[in-house]
Amino acid sequence: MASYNKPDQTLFDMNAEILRAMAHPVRLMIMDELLRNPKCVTAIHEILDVSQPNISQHLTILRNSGIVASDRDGSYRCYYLRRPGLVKAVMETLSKKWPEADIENVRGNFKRALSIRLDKQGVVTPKGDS
Amino acid sequence: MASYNKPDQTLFDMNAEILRAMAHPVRLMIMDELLRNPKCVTAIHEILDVSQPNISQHLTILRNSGIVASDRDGSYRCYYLRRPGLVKAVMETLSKKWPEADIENVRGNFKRALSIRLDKQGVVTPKGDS
DNA sequence: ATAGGATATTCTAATATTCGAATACGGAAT
DNA sequence: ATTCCGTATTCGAATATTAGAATATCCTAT
Repeated sequence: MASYNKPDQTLFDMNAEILRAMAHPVRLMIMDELLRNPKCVTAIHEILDVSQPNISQHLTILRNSGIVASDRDGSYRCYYLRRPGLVKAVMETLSKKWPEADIENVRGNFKRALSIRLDKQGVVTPKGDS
Repeated sequence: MASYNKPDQTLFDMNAEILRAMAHPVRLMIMDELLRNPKCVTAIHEILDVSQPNISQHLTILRNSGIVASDRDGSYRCYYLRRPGLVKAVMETLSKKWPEADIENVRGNFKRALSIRLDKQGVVTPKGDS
């Protein structure tokens, strides 16, 4: 039961939790479908080639992490994205072609990175102390 | 050994793989640090409160999924983000405050979702066929 | 070659994820 | 009440992830 706004969690923990909930091909497919419009379980089950119980399990994971919510519609239960903007942004970000880092530029930063590391433990006291 | 451009993988599989690699608080912290500048393992180890072997393991995961790469710098090995833009975008997307879906609007789409589902299996033939 | 620091690997135990199978639940209509 | 349909839960086995401990490797300087 991981809700998505535990107040005492670090930002990294919370974000990791959301990412983990998203990090499955079937769940990505479900989110992709829900991005178009809300759907009941059977509709999702028919569109994707995944068993109904399995769909239900994945929906539970998405629900527990706050990504989807559901509402009754007669005898159906319709699922929808709670924050469609977030899901859309993540999926578009992933699909976008991102340029590789400029190796030369990166290499130029190595010394700085290294000095930062050395700064942290001081430059002196190579072995014996005092 | 999952490289990040297997040609016969679906987009969902590939994206899920990247998300899974990112979906850990320590790895998010590592990426956050590398976003500032490249760093060697020891620097990361000192900044985060995580054992060196564990840092190394997480770096291996990030490397295998194509998120980071490394280069020697003397006896150090400096890690850097291969596509900093991707990492930055994902992290900013996660941290942003996204509005909740408008429930009323969503509810209005339920019928459409349902009719789409019904369209798929036809309206006739309730039980016996032909 | 030896030593020492930086990084990687291996092993292991604990824990978590995944999925199929079977089943249970819940509402609507007969 | 029973049946049917849509959905959820439970169980179990296979597999994967995680982190610590111990150890190995690699580079550099002596």
